[in-house]
Amino acid sequence: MLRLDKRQGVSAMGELTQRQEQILSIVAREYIAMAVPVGSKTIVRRYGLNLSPATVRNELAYLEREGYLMQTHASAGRIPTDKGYRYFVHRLMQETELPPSEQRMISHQFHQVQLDLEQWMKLAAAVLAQTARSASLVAAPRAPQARFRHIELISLSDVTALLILICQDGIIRQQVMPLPAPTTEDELTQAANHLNDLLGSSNTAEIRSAAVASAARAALERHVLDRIVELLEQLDRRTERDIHRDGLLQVLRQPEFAEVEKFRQVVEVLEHRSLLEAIVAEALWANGVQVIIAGEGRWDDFENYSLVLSPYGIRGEANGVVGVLGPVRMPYARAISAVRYVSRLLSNMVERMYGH
Amino acid sequence: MLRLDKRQGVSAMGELTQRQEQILSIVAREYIAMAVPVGSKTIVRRYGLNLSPATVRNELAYLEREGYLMQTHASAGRIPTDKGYRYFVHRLMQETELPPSEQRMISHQFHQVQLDLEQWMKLAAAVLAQTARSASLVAAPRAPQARFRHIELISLSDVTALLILICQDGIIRQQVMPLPAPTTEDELTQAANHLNDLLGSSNTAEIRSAAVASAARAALERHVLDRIVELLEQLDRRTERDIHRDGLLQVLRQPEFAEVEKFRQVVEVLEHRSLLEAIVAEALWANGVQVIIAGEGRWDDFENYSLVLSPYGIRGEANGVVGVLGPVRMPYARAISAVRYVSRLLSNMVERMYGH
DNA sequence: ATTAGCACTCATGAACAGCGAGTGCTAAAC
DNA sequence: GTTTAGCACTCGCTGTTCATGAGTGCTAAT
Repeated sequence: MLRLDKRQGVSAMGELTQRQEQILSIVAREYIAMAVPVGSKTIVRRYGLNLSPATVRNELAYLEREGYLMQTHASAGRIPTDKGYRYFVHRLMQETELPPSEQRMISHQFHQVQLDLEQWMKLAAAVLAQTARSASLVAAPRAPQARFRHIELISLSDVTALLILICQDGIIRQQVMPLPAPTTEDELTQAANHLNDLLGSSNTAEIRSAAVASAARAALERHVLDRIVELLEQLDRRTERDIHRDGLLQVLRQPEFAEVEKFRQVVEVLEHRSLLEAIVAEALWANGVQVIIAGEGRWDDFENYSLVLSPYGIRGEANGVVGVLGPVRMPYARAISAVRYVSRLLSNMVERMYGH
Repeated sequence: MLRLDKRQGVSAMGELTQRQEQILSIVAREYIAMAVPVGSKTIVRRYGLNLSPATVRNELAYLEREGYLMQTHASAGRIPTDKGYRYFVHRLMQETELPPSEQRMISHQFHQVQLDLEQWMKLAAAVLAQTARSASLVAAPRAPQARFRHIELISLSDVTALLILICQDGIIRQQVMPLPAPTTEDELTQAANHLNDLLGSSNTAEIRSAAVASAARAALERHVLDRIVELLEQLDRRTERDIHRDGLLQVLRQPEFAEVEKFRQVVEVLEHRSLLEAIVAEALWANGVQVIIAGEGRWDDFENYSLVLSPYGIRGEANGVVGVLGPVRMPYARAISAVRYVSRLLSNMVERMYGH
């Protein structure tokens, strides 16, 4: 459908008049808040426009022809289309920071918790769910390639030990390891010390290089080394990362999920690890907060949902993603500011942990 | 209501005749499988009883008077009451082991995964959800009191270090720690070694005892020691344990959750940490598999659900709980055998990890 | 003690009517 | 040319009625 005329108040090619923008904005905000299609009367009454409902109706009809609004049925009010939401979010909505009081509250909660990555992630998920009133997800920070930092060998019996591998990015793996021969605690400690000195902060390839391998003296050390390589490779291979989720109940409260079928879909999406991982992988490379409305045409599975995502951490060294997922009718302003704030907090945390 | 007469076939005081037991058992099994109230005709047709529907109706009426069955409405078939389920589960249902083929499959999955606690728990939750077709929960094994096993100090900068505390029961805590003064990596290693020697496998009280504290030589060591005590106390204080959940979708598939409201309740229960912790705390002391049907009158929040729980691990040293949660109309036979089998697997794992 | 027969109950689903919110269009007013 | 009052129209929602059928309890016969 073509634009029919050049009318006054149009700010640029292919756009809407100021009044149309105002009305679109009202419809979006009202519908986001109330979840009920909004009609011409509501618009003039509740927002004190100096216009008659009839005029508003004409504008609504225009916005509908242009694809910004739609009706659920012929005699209902209007609701935004995906295109309408996008116009609203990207051009009409003024981005705000979280109110200072809320910022203080959140920051306070984070400072009360010990500097433990797991706990921060859980807290971040909880805070986001609460603040944005949506489901939240927090993907753990991870280096693109695993790097050795430290191992620890603890004797369990004379033929088994607990191997603890700590990677540069803070990932810890613990594993019970059978030993090739009876071994004392001292021997274990010695082997661990030697390997720690030897391996510095190498990645898989470096460790595997013949030079390093040959320097491992005893059978025990070679055995442990094999195990380390195995673990690191496993870490490199896996595309998944730990993703913490929260706020399922928040989503369930939204009226769009009044039918079980709809709700089952959300649970399915949130439990579908590889799907989340794919979207996280993409969000990792964004600059700042990214809003994906109704899947943006590329993510079929998110057709009925919107995502607000932001990377955090140190790019290339240890970065992760935080975000929220909700229905397309989502409180974007709130969600965006919450996600931005929390991602900043987590970045600080990661920097303090690996920084300099 | 009183028992009216002594009839033939009663096996003991206050019980049902064999035929009544048979009918109760049929109703329970049929309703569990089909989720539809079962009537007299179905009973004789589908189970080939040598009786007329009218006779069965008399027995059904008797079972209803005695509180084992109920009707959803006057012209519907019967469904078991909570009392009926309890009688069925405890006295009529023969307990079976999981079929060997399924056992092999599960065991195989567990052996494919590295001996990592986290991963075993996740897998256990997934397997239970799958096998019992319910929601599952797996509470991490934990010692009743935290015991020091090992610390590790890794230099991050000259004034911050990463403190890694490993407890006797395998819990690992990592934490960024500011240092009182600039410190070299060697000094950190030395302090860690000394503390490791010093602390053996003491609990909080022992570490705190003046004798030990005074033996900490440098300011650095005292500083670290304070931090360790703090962490251990935190571990002792907390009543919660990590609880892995899975199988939300399985539950959602059950017809009892066709209304969102019902479903919202399940999510609420499953997200209500302290509630789960309370029930886990109790299940910890049970012997073998425990079945809680409709909350057993003591757990109001589980009025509409049944739980099948079993402790695992080594009592008093490191024990946890596995189980499933589903509607009262739950495939108990399947659930019980699955929970029993998985708890045995996890016990093996824990024993191998801390055993001897 | 069992069963055939029958009247009775009640959930379910379809068909239908009335209502009300909201629209589009036309013609008049600014 | 833009705005607005007026009005006919649409359609989802709610409540009512009615027929259907599964399943029961009771009584009288076996």
